[in-house]
Amino acid sequence: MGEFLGDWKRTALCAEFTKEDIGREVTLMGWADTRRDLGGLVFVDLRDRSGIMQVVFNESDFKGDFDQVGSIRSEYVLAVKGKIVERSEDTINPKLPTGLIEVKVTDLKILSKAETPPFEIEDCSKVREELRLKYRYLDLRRPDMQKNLILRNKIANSARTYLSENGFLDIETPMLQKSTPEGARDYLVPSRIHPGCFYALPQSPQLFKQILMISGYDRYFQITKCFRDEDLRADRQPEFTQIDTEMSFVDADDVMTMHEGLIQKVFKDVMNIDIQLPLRRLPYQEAMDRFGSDKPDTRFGLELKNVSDIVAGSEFKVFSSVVKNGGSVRAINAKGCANILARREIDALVDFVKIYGAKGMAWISIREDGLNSPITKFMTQEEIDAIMQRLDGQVGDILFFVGDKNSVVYDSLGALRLKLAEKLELIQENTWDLLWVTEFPLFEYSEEEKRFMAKHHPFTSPMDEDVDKVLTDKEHARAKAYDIVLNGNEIGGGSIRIHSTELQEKMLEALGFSKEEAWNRFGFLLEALKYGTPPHGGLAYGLDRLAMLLAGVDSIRDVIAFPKVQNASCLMSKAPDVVDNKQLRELHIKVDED
RNA sequence: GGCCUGGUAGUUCAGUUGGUUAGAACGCUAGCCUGUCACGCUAGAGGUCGAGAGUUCGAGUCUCUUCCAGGUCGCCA
Repeated sequence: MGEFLGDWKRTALCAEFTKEDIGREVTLMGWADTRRDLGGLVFVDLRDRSGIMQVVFNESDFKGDFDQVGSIRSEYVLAVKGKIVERSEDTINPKLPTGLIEVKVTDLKILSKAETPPFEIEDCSKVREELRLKYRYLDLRRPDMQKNLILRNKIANSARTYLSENGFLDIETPMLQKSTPEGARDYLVPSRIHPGCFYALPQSPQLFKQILMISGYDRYFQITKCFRDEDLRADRQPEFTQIDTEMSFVDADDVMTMHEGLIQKVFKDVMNIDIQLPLRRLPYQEAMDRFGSDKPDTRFGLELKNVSDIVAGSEFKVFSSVVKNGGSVRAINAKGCANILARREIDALVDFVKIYGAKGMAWISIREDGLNSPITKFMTQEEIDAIMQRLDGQVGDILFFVGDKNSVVYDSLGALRLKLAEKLELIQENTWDLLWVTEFPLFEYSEEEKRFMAKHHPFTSPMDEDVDKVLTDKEHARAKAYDIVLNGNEIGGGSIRIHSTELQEKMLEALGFSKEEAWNRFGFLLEALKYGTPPHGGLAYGLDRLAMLLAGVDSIRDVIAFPKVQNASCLMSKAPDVVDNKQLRELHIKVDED
């Protein structure tokens, strides 16, 4: 059993001491990191979240039983009393911020012993994630994880300060909500009191924050958990945190301007980086046409070019037929790649775009001795010349073409563009490419549902000039929706909301809800809208993604203390798990064993 | 649900064409060591090769099934 603290009080965190403290009698507490046992002289690196302090046990100075010092092992929790001393010149450790000093220990308490940990507690661990997550409490002791969570806290604090200073009120909204049919799958919570009824955990505080606007709270924010029961990714967890905001009496520009200030402050506070404002604004259609993505990484070129008009009448039927059927043929010029990419690698890229639904990918390699291509034999010289001109084809380039319906062309070439940039190392590290993507489509056609769905959500306002298209021209109706993009990642998104019952009803009608269904599902909002609703809109950031990017890590799991693994379970606590039959009976639930 | 990658000592990995007793580094244990900081030296322990089945005289290695983890497509208003 470990010793008790008694009247010992910690003076400060391990790495908070400096040369100024030389000569002070101090008490330190922390975990035994590495120890170097020279017999009558034992060095221990004492670690806590501030860093490391070397403490020295010298048999001649130590007051207690020196065998106790010899028994110290990794991750024992120690309390030491001693004096801060200056290290002699030849024993300074330049690698440690505290390397100029050390603690000459006179008294020791072993507050807690520890099993040998299943992996070493060290920076830049290469231990497989499965094990790290099972022993998350040990993984979280590692300096890089502590750094990540501290950085995350800084972001949240910075945002909270900014929003408070700008008059936003932090107001909580319910975790137990009504399930909504649109959007992601809900996590459901059974009601004990209402047999057969379920709450849903919020996918976002959307409706409640809109109602707060109706109630006159004008500016609202909340840093809160949201839940979506969908498959996981490196940047997607079933529960994640949003910095959620909403403002009244604003249009899209006002919201974006407010948030440019926020993002500028966060970058300054957290990274000490100055962001130049205003940020670029790229209409959705332009983003898709140039980059094949609604979250473009614009740190490099490789832009898409539309060659549909050139190949519309081509003998190459693959191309001419997609154009005839309303699709397009677009291309990327991989500058200077003719000699870099072997045929085998080109074939691999052709396979790569098939992941995104492309049935194939044509290419033209421009060499000194002419064109090498599987398709030029089907094309006229005029067509080839026009393509060369459109794509600025020079000797040494390879042109990649995808012809299909637009969504496939954008997805596959957008992905190819990123793949090429990675392969060619075109992306400069430590650059921060921030921009807005605006004028999103209001609707998106769902092949699965055979109907138009809301691209953002059903409460998003159409652009003023597109209000008439809500029922008549869904494909071309644009929304007052905007995403903020950082280095090719969507870090936030928002919109101006519909603030009239009539337009909201029209919108729900456009989405295929009967009036009855609409009122059944969203009646409380439709009703509330009638009682004096200010124009309002907002934006929500994905705090996890933002933290991931600023921390420079590849997965949001590295900025979340207790994340879930790919099958949505927690390896440490073993959630989810079966429950007692008694609990199920109380909830009126029978489990189908199949 | 589909595709791809991985699973060998506590950890990270190597393991050739299927062939003797499955190796290394770090960690761990014991001993020695008063200026280490990747301490050093000496000795030692430690393996259901993810699991199951199959092929074979013989399987870590080949085949099938399955479990786990990761990436990704679908999905994620």
